[in-house]
Amino acid sequence: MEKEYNFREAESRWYECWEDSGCFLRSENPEGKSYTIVIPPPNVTGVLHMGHLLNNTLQDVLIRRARQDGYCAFWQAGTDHAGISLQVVVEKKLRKEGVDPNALSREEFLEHAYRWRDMHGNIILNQLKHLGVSCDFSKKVHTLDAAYARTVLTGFVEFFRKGLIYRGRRMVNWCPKSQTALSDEEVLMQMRKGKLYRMRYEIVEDPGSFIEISTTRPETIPGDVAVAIHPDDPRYRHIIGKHARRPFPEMEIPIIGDAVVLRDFGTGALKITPAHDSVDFAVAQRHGLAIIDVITADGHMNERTGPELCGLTREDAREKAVQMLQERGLLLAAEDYEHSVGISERSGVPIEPRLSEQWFLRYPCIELAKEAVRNGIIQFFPRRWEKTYLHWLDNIQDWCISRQLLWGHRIPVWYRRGCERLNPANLHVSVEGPADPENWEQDEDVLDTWFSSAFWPLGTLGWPDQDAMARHHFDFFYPTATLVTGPDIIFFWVARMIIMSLAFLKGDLEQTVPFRTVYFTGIIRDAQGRKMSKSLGNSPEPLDLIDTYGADGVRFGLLSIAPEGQDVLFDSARMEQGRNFCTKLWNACRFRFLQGKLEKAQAPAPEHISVEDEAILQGLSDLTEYQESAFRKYEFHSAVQRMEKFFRDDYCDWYVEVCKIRMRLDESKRAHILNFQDIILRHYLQLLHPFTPFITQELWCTMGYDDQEKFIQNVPLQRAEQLKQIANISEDNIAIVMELRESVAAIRAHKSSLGLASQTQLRAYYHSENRENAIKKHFPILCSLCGFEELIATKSLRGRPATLTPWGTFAVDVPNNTDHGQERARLQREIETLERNIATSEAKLNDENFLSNAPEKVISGAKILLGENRSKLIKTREVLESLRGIQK
RNA sequence: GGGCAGCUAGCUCAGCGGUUAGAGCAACCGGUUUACAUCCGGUAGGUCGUAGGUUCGAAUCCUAUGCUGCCCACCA
Repeated sequence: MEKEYNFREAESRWYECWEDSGCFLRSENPEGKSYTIVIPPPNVTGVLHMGHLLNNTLQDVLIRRARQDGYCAFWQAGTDHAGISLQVVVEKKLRKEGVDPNALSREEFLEHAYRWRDMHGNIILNQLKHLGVSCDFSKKVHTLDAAYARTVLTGFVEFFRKGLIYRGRRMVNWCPKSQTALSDEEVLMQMRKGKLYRMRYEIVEDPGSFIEISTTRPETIPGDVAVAIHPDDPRYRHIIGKHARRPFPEMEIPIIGDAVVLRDFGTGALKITPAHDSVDFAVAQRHGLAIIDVITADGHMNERTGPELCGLTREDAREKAVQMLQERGLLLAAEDYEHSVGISERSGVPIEPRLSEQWFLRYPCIELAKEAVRNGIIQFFPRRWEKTYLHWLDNIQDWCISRQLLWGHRIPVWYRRGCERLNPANLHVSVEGPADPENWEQDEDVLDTWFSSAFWPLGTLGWPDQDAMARHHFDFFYPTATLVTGPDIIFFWVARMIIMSLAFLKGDLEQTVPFRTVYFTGIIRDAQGRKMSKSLGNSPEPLDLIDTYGADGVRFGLLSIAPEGQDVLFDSARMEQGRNFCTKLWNACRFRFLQGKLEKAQAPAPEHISVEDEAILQGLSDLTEYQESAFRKYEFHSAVQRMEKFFRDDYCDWYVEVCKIRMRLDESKRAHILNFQDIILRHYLQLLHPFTPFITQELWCTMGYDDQEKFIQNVPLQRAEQLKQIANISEDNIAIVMELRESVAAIRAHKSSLGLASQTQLRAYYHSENRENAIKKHFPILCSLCGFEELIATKSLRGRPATLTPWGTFAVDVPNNTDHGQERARLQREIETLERNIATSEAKLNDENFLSNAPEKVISGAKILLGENRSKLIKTREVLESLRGIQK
């Protein structure tokens, strides 16, 4: 066994071996129970970032543990075609090469896009492999695969046939940069600084009198078709029905009354621009007003705006319009104003509400989708996201699913060539397309990428093709067990997957939901709590981290700082801690390894089991039980911390140290002692395996625990109850070990406060009232761990610096010139604390109210404590008193 | 405007009605008995955001309130 663990070498070696041996392939034992996870398909345009690291570590932890627990585990791999982002990437690349993407035909552009995808599409999955992810890559699905595309198109066609998908000319969120419609979810509301302009329009019927209007968008004046005021507003009521003079292009527009107008905002009068504002659009519909579109698809003013504005960008037009108002004496004020503006999530520019012809989905199964979560058929961790989810469903609007892009699933709708598209008789909707394609032309648009991802758990398992579903064992692997994702896509993805699945599968909710549990991770932030972003440059390179700390170290570190659903403040010190822990594990195993070869693992005979063995077994069993509950509650962060604490404090620093002494004392017990160490280590490696798969696999083999099964992930994990069967654990013995540990700790602290290292060899004295036997029995261990070259029982410890332990008072023989100042101060503090606590207890026990109201258990607990503290106080005073006789 | 989190040791967090509020990191003191200095032993450090209330008892429950972050929302 090497002195140092070479994680780089071991990790690449084992990953290759796992893949070659088919370790990650789903198993299909029809007798078994399934445990399925679908990977949130990373964008083919994406590069590995910290979020992927956390997300995929968690999934890997779950799936590996599921294998250990005997499930037929299946982790579906795949990638997303990434709609708009891929198109942007390819367009950029083409421009760089001097090709104008707009000059290309659809087919030419798609050819470039497919080529780009084929070259770069698997990069991110390959990067993930460095983390140790155990997905079944042989079943990899890409959202544009032919089979998956059939899933998506079938969904569309079915919805269309049910009348849930319809085409309509409606107000949509238009992104002038990427020139496509967006769903409401793709629009981010951001506070932007701007100006609120107050201006006045002359009232046509009353020349010389004006109505004052507030607006943030004077450039849309040419699109105004009315001025609206609240019908009950006494200031304006009388002018309803009259007309205002729109300044440019000059036109008389009606003054109307509508209750949407807020009387106390601005001037209480609202200009109505139906083509560029959804509220205004609704007003126009109600009042039968014309709609004047004044902004082009790419965000410029069109010819209807008049010669001064036509051709300007929205931003330039605003300035120009303000100037024009000023020139006409119509601008009254321009106040600084901060208001929220819709921003395109992808391109970062303000979206333009725009009237256009789009495809919409009227969401089905909304009530069912709510019920599934409300009734716990789908469980959210942390639970609080339920509210967010339900609130969204309560306020859900139809989904604009068409995108004016080339890259994606083309909408499976054909129009009869040369005929009126609006006439339903001229429509063909099907997955295969019309039988006489020469007479038809297909809709130009593609589907929103999220529309296709919504089918992920269905499509990856072959739905709706019966043969494919049989091949993929749909009935066995569906529903999936756990979805691990971020709460930022709860609407984009999680809710929509639920809706699609419920809409298309028949049966009980338990069978039709896409997953039984959703675990929402937090967002990884930098040490200052800022989001990680390219522009800030605060995001570490994941592959560098893996190279520095090892995949195991990174995984362990990430898990230890990722509490359930809370944001994670990234700190590379944690990765370092993870790596150090792996080193510690290596060294501890190496120590065992150097003691001699593993004998065939055997059940230990009762007479060979020491109290320390019992105690460590109890600790391991407790740890196992804790892990079981941590996995149920998705509390990996404390699970990992407990794993480390047990190993360092209980196993290495206590148990192994005791074992060393025991082996030194009695060479004949050596084999039994080592055998027990193997029992502990073997189980511990298994318990740790989901978190740090590489090093545990490596040690599994190195230590020779692979005699039955080479791959640790396939070895059934014993439960806490089974572990306890190994030895007859007595509570008394556990208590003795506890006392021994506490005594050693107290003596070491005592020595330390005398300025002595814990291993400095000294003569020591003790006085014990009722633990003589225990001390005698553990004499060598006690002496060795405390650094006593001699330990002498005595009646009086007077004149020697002493300390209290559960086993009695211990005094060390120190040189005459030892400084006891520190020790005296320590004892003094101890006495003060005890006095304070005794006073508190006494007050409590003298309180009638406490005695009559508190439960018996609490009262007796308080009495016991008081008694203990009183006797401790007496002894501590004695110890301090004994020091008074000493000079220094 | 509505909602959801968080506020506990210098930092990151645990504890969510019952003894004297814990851990890791950082700090400080001390340590090479051959598994490990990527380590070991020890020490110090907190009126639990603020103010009220309920209770024998509150970090924990209730009511206000202050910051911090996030989500939703058609005030132009």
